[in-house]
Amino acid sequence: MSLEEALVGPVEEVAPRLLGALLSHGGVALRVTEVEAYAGPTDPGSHAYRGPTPRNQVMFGPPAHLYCYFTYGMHVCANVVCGPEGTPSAVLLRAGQVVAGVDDARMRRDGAADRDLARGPARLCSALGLTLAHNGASLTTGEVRLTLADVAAGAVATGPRVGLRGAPERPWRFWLAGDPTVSAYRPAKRLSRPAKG
DNA sequence: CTACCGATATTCT
DNA sequence: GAATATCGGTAGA
Repeated sequence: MSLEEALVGPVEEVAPRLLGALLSHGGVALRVTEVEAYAGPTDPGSHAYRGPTPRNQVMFGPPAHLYCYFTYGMHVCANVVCGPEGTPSAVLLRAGQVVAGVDDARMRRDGAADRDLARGPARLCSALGLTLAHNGASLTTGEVRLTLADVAAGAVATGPRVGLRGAPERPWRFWLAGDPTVSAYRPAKRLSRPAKG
């Protein structure tokens, strides 16, 4: 089965298929250990919930491409666009275990501990060297590659997505149970404080 | 381990 | 102006 075929379907079914997959770029390869699913118009947590914008247009394109976006003023996060084309759904790559190019990853991550190299979506991009320049990049024909792998059915755990306050009840976060590279729990950001003076 | 806080661009109101 | 798919540093249990 081709990668494109594996990525077409309900995003909450596609997302766990990415666990265990190998993602490589810039001399670093990692095994995906944690993902989150984001659907289109029906999912308030998705960037595509309110329709296309310059930022999310890649989500509306063909599957097996990267959707990279800039967030919180300083971080890049990467998603795998899922199909079919025209249906905006994507899977956020939240964490991975570096399995090749560990020295390169450590350099990019300023000497972080091995298990922290890609423990979080922005850290994962940093470890791999992914930037906004990779937004829309193919995962089958370019320098960023994704190869699926089978994982035992019982190894997958699910729970609520991280960092969302709008759609907390969809348990669309998937990770490999017990893996030390899965990102730590963080509560949704507190309510805003008054403007500073 | 949990919790709080600041930095800071893009998007929406 | 306010919210946001975050992270690193610091504080406390």
